[in-house]
Amino acid sequence: MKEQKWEITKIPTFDVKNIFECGQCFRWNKEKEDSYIGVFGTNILRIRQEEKKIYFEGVNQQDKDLKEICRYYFDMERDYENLQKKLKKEDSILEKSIQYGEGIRILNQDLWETIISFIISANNNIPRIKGIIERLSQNYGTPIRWKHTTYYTFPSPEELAKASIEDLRRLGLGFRDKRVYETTKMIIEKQVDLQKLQEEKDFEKIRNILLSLSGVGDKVADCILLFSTLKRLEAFPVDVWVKRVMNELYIHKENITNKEIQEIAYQKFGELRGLAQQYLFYWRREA
DNA sequence: TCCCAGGCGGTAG
DNA sequence: CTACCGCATGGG
Repeated sequence: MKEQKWEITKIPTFDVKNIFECGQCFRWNKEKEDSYIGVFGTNILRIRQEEKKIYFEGVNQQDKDLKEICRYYFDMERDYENLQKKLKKEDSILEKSIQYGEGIRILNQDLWETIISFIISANNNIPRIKGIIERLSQNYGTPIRWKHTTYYTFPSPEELAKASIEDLRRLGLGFRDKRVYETTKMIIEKQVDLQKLQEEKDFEKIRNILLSLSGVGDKVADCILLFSTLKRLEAFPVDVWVKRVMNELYIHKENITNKEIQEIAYQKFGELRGLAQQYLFYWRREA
């Protein structure tokens, strides 16, 4: 157990609130004003943002360099300022949503955790999704004590495999219980090998493998591609909110198919459409 | 009481 | 290929 503390001077493309509130993650919670705490991997991290400084403080369960882990997790190598410029240039309608979501960074979240989390997200709302994932972690994850509080890691495939369908139902997963159970089994038995999936380059190939998992359809597959370490900014998840905002801004029709939305997203936003999607989703849902 | 939520799987046409 | 339906649960 290694504790670390550091700070960075605020950069224009890092906003703590927008990163954690834009709907890409489920295990970060507001602690106080401008302070968030979360669990990812075997790390506990607290982040506080003041005027010109961002303070990091946390522990890693193994003896790894938390600062280095965060560099990757927060996608710090990517130049978001430049990406924003490109998006604005391609389409000016996006501008206000980019301004609203200023400082969003797309996290590199654990692939396994992202798969299960977004299977749970199906026909569900964000507060309830967070509650379910928290209960899964408390019941099947590993406890970590830090500063007089116990936190729980997201369960590994082996840990989660201990849960029966009935156990999952009792934790409130509803009809998603069977899907989580089956997908866990498929991953443990390596019908889908996450290690190999991570190394695969071909977008459609990765996507088709994800689609073979129980509970993973088009939308969930795109969320996994975008929000996990697979990190494909060309994945464009279409949920009810994105459908709504795309129709209002670009289409103006009674019945739009997801296919049409995908086509227009490609035309308007190109290879960065996944990032555009996140600004639009956040803006439409909150503002 | 009804509607909705970061949809999916199954079935029918 | 597209169109619809059932599915658990909690909040507004």
